[in-house]
Amino acid sequence: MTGDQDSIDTGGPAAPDAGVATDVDTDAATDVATDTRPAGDVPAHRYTAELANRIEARWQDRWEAEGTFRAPNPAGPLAPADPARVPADKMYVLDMFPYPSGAGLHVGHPLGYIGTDVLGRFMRMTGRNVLHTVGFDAFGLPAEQYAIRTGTHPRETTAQNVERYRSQLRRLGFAHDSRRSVSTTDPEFFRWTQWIFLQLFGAWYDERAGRARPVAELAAEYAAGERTTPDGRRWAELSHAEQEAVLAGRRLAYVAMAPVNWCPGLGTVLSNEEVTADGRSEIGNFPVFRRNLRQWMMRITDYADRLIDDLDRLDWPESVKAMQRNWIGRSTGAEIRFRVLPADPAAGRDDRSPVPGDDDLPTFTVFTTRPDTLFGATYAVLAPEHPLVGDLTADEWPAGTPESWTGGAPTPAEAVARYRAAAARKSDLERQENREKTGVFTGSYAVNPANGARLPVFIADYVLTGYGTGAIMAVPGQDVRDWDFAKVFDLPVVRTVQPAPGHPDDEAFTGEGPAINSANLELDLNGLPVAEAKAAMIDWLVARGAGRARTQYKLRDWLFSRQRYWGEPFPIVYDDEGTAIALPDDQLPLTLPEMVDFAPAAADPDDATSDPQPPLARATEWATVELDLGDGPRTYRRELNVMPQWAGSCWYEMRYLDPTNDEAFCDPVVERYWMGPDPARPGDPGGVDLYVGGVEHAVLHLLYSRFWHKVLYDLGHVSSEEPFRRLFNQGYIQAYAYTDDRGFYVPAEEVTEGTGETAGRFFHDGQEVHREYGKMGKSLNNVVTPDDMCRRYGADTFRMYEMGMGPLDVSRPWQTRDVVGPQRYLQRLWRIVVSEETGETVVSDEPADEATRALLHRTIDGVRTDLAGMSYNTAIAKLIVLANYVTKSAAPASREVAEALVLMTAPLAPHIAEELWQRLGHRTSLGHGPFPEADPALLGVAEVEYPIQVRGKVRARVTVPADAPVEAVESAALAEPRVVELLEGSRPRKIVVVPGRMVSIVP
RNA sequence: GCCCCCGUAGCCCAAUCGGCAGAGGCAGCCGACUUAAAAUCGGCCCAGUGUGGGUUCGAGUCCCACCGGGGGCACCA
Repeated sequence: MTGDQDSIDTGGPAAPDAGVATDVDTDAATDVATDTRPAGDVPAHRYTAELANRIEARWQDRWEAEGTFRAPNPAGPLAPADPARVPADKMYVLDMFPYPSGAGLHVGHPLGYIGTDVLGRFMRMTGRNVLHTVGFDAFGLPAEQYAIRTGTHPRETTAQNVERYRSQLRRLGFAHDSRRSVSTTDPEFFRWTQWIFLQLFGAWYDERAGRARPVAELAAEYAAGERTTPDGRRWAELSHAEQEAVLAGRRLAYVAMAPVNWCPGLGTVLSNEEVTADGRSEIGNFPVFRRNLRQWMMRITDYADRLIDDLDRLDWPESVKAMQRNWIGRSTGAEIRFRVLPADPAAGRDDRSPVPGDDDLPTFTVFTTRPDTLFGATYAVLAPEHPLVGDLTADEWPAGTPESWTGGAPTPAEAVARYRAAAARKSDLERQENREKTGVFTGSYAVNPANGARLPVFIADYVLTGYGTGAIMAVPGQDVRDWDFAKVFDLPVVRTVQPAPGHPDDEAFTGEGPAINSANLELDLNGLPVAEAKAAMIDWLVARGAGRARTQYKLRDWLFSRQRYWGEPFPIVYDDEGTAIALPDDQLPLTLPEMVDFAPAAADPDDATSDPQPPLARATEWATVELDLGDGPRTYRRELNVMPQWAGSCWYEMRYLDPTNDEAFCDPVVERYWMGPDPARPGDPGGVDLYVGGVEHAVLHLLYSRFWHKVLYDLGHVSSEEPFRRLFNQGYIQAYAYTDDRGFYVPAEEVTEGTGETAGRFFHDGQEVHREYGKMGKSLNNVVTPDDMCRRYGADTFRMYEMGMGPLDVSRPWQTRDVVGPQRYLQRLWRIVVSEETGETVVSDEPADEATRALLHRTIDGVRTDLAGMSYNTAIAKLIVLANYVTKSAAPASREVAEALVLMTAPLAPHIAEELWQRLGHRTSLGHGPFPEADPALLGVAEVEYPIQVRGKVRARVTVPADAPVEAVESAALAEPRVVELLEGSRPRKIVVVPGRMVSIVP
């Protein structure tokens, strides 16, 4: 900034407090001054975009220089000299970790950031210690894809993208504590990601204690004989490798051969959560194939119950809770063992009642959520891939086997082989699309343990190998799928729940009702409602040794390794026996090797048979390492996979708390202060006070980070049981796009709407174009960036616009032409304080008149409530009302009103507010308040006008003193001439008086 | 198919415990300022709440059914 010859005079005669104002003058004049006068005859001191930009840059610099928004910690390097002075009343607001993509930000991205900033600023102004910052989730696929595309090292592109994001975000004036900004790619950060991984690797879930414990304690329990080993041998009899294998079977982070999602197009495996319902990768939309591969897994399934149950303690949108419950998919029921009859029908044992435990015959176990319907089981089905299918396949078709059960094959073995081959060829998508019931009979029969009935055993692909036991008892009477199958194969139906009256005869009944047809010599369920029948059946099965209660989950363990380069290396090495060993703490962080070619081995996206090849395998120097892990120096192989993108975001919120700590990921004292449970709220799990982000992470990031947090809690590293106490999903900003006659997208910003005759039609370059609505993006040629908005209107106007468009959680269309609305408000606010002609401060020191003051205090009261409740759009409306009211009176605004307006606007439009606050004579930033307080005495009104309803319609009005008793209101209403007329002398049957609201009369 | 959310003025949105449907913004129209235009300022216009029932003295709000839009899940036994 140079020269002040054309400066705006900020002080002068109108300044009320010359002493302070003079001091402020120099500063403001120097910084705000410019030699670029607005064009034309716009008043010299109008609040234009140019002026806004100067003010904004100046205050951003000043906030940074003065560390205005540094939030003190109660301990450690970020604590003040006297930690006792840290306010007890704190608030931690958090935005979902941005992913610095190469495309930069568009106006949709900052919506949530502005929302948290406004709340944080408001809370800070009312005296709270507010922690708000932003860092970068910089590892992961998109960054790596981008780096590969541009041919530069991901470290470089990531650094560039982060810088771009930082500068874009800085222009928006967030009250962030910049000292706390971290990137997941910083070695100082991922050192702790690796450390936490080792915590999971070094822990197991003790189901007796209901929490994670160190693996060393598990080994000790095995050694002491307190726990039996899987094969029953004594611990000491196991070799070292065998012991390690047993421990690996319990570790929360473990390597296992598992069916995984292999995505050749990305060259890596993916977690279930990263695969879409139609079997493609969420990133890149490549085909995904099921493959059995050796991979790192996280035993998140051990936490399924707690992850579901603790949802009840969280202040989260119900939709997100529902999605998590659904994803975890807990269902309770029973496992029931079915005995298989001998294949030779001549053995004639099918009339024998089943006696558990006395057979050499195969058995299989089914999972059912409806054990109460066991008497209605008329056949059984195994998944085609079920391991027992071979044993169950009979040598020949039993006599009388219907033709339709055989699949046209001469023997069961051939029918089964054909069916299995066909099922294997089907993709998940094909299975999904075709719901026609198919299957073949195995030639074997099983026995219904409840009534001894002979049940044909089928294989069918409507039974999934991955869920439950991969086998079901089929109860067509109570299950729609079983009903459909039974109809195709002409199987019997036995209803065991009395259908509701009017229920069609040709449909399964899945509702509630009393049990029927459900009794044997020992057990009679008839008449019992479903829940009681279930319990009684389970008791009976347990007593007979034929089953037990069981809870089943859809949730699978979390596939944690990726065959990519740009991620955290695993702090793991392998010895000669192939045992995974944790790298000692002093070896952390383990950094990535420098590589020229970091791309994954290229694979044909459709080639299901290709194999993942981690890029790190090519770093041969790095891949082996000599270490002394206690047995002298030896050579070890490094793990060549890297962690998935989610690793860093599983815990970053805690690094913000204590970003410079090199002894722990976070000081427990600091964690307890910012995130600890609130003793005043029973059942409060602790966590971030407000977490704002898009709903797209409902079952990815939000589930994973809850899991990690709970492990850290179990191991005693944190005091909070949940990472995010309150979650808020902001809506999306969408945008119109316009196509011309050729179907090409024309630049949306250049499209104009017709007027008059052509109203409602849209034109570009004189040609009519067609409007569409969708996401904002390059392909639709409708991107608007925050940088554009800042340049054209200023950040404050942009912030006001985004917050004023509607509630934060509602998606809405972007309309650049609407941005002038908030700009006019800020110009009006500016004019209330500053003369556009002279630049002088023009407020008067006269007290406000009674009516103005009453409106002011009602506004303060409403704005406080609205801001605290994140109802920014209504807060803005109230501010506009007050500003318009003040503007309309010819006299200069009273200081008490002007200052309150400035302060109340500050959370929304902080730069202009700081500027005006300074021009009003205040030396210090308003970042820490004050915030206006409403005088309760001024909130009341003297008189109330009551509408009077007769027969539900407003017929008259009556004005009475606000404190008039109900009886007085009533008699005043009845005295109204119009009411008297309508009542025609008859006495009303009923009179309802709602104090302060209205009167309703029923004649 | 199942579950969740949402339908208020030309557009974005307000409306407390069920209590007078309208706070605010945009657009439009009129006027002021201007040689003119833009910007700015002042004023005006606009719906009976997706549809049909029900409960109630009274329904945008509660209940039922349907229509439309968005999202999630989808042979999970």
